[in-house]
Amino acid sequence: MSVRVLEHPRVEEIRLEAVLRALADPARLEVVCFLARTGGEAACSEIDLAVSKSTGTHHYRVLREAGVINQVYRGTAKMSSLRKADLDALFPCLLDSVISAAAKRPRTQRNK
Amino acid sequence: MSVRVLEHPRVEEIRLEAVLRALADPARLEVVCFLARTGGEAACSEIDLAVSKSTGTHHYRVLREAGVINQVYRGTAKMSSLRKADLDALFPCLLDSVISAAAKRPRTQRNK
DNA sequence: ATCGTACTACGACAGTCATCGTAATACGAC
DNA sequence: GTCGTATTACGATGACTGTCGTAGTACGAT
Repeated sequence: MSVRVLEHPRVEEIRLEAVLRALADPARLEVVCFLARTGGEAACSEIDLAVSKSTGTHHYRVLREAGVINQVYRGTAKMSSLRKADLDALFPCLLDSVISAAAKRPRTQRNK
Repeated sequence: MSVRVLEHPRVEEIRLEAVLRALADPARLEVVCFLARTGGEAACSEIDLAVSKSTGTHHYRVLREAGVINQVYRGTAKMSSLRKADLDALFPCLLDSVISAAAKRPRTQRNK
């Protein structure tokens, strides 16, 4: 591998089903909530998921390919951030409602 | 089969991931939009999905088990309706944003 | 150039999912 | 009871998903 450019869907390519599907997983929801909380970028390694590294990579890719997050390489780190503006434009209120619902629910519901 | 009672999750058993997952399918989204549009109940046969009957049954069950719709038998018909109040209470604004997003997007995006 | 950290690619695996056809059940009308 | 409509149960199938370990690449620091 030598390509250090990550493919992202253009705004008009983002599909509602794909976004919902991407959000319908505890690990991915955790990533989204983390990014929403901190507001900016985060390296994959900052967010510790309850899964292996390779599984983590998989989840980040699903989020990116659905158009939920943006990812760029910065040195050895891969920084992720929410595509909040894009999502809000396409699906007003969706992201906020999912995030606040996820944040509010009891910890007992946080795992699959 | 002689049981004519359908199991539904109680409000407190409804889980965000399950709801998102249930909504992340074109056929099921179509059912939800139809029910939202008409406001009340509808028989399975009123909503024609682009899938076979048995697949339709499967999708209705997924929606019901996720807590998105309510189903009751009325004669030979099985009437479905949105659990809008329950969902709004749990995840404010979520359902509305999904429905309006689904309704607004171009027809070219309506199929998987 | 070597090392360590961060991340990925690949292949494997078990589990779930969407799909269907066929056969069967439930109920109302006759 | 018989018929027709509405829906389901069952089993099969192919595709996708989440999971992982191993081996590898990319990059910054030394």
